[in-house]
Amino acid sequence: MAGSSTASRGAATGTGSAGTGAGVGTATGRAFDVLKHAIMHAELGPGRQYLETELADRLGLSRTPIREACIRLAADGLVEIVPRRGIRVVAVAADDMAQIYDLLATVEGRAAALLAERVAGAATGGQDLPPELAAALAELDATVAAMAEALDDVDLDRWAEADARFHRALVDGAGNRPLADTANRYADLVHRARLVTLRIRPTPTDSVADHRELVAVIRSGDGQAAERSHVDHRRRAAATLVGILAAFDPNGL
Amino acid sequence: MAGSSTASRGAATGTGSAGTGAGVGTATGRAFDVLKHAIMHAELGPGRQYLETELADRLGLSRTPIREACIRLAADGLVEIVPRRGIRVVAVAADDMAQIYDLLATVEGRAAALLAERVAGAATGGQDLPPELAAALAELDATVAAMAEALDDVDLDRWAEADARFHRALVDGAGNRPLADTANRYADLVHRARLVTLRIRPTPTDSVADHRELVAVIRSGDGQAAERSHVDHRRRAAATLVGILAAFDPNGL
DNA sequence: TGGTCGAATAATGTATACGTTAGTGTATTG
DNA sequence: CAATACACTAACGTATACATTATTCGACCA
Repeated sequence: MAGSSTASRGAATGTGSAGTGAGVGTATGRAFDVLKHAIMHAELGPGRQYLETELADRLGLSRTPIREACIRLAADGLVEIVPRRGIRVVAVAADDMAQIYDLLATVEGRAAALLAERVAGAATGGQDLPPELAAALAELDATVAAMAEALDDVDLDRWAEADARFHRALVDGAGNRPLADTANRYADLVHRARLVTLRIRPTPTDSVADHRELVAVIRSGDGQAAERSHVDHRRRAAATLVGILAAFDPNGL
Repeated sequence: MAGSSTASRGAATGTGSAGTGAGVGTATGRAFDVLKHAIMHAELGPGRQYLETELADRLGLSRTPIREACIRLAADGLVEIVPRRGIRVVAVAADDMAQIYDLLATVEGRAAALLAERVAGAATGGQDLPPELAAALAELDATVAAMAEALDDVDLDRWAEADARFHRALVDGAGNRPLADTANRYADLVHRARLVTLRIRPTPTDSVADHRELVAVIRSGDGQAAERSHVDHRRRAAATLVGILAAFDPNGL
């Protein structure tokens, strides 16, 4: 998602959607970060419910910052606030993840197209790309390299991190903030799902090739091709992932 | 956007994204609705800033529900909370609207494809469509008819309302909640922008034909065609709209 | 005369207190 | 024995009080 802490930043604020962003000094911000982290690492079980007082005690805060943090978490779709039953950590079913994957494929596909078009547009004019664009492409290269390296080391966590960075670089590079916000909003849920799929289908070996190819197509400036390429890959991968998730936990993640 | 009131519902809650939804009984919910309405109707000027106390006094409430409502408004991107300066109503520049239009074209295009595929899938199996699908198609028909009728009466407001209903029916009918939430999240900003464009380019006469055609293609079950059709129309319309917006207010809406 | 340091001010962030209400458990009755 | 009604508990929603801190205004110094 977008905002990070200060109980301030809206979905469309900030560079895109930092993980820990600014405003860390405030209790609401800390509560948000801590709770989110806990949800991500399944320290707060999916489907479980926690009373405001309970969370407040656990974090050593009063209910106020807890409430505010939870409103933001709810806006990000991570929890649901049920008036008398407490804060419920949303359980994401395999079906939900399938829908999210579909949306992300679409959105990221458009991002790829936009990025490619920006590259093409810049290439037409002068010789050298604007620094912003060059940086985006460099980041894509770097993350692909990191993914390959992590796979060599059989370090799945590092691979996952690099993959996440790749996708963020992609959507941030498109130059469309709402689009980036949308993609990043669901990145957390995807990350949580990856915790499961990662261990079961260990080596997404061809994904490196896919990513590398996408970067090449983007560089070529062919927006349509970039979009097709990415959407195809993502949808294919999604089918596999959803299958794994459904098998792993029919109840929801 | 999604949520509606209770200070509870997250982005992914509720039927899709009601305007006034449930939980109206709570002060936070009322504050949210009132403030949102005020923002939409430009009673709270874009770019203007309002202190929490100010808004609290204006609504006859304490700061608490105001804060909570504002956090939700911020999550929806309608306001920005600046620590010492107050609640700033976001000013949407023409560029921003261009980006939003682009995102919406993409997302709604996918929705059209999904809906068409659902129709195709249902047609293959039995004879009659599932009631949910039939209702969605009926709603699309109804809204197109309403648009045409409103245009005949030269009632722009009614046309705008019907158009909004059409797009909601479209994304809600795709059967992908995150996708619908994403589209609906930006519907408000689009609506606000329409207030401007509507008066300047009075009769979007061919838009009715566009919409009607889209529904026909969806009925035919051709997902790819539906997506192409919708994306084309939206992107074309977006160019016009953005031009108008830029001319109307270079500072932002 | 301009700039910087400092103190007053005011708005926020957080805690807490209070009223309302929903949920629960028990007792009573059919 | 089951169902319903009532009372009790406790969690939430809201208001308010307090502490913290940024901002602003003014005075003093260079």
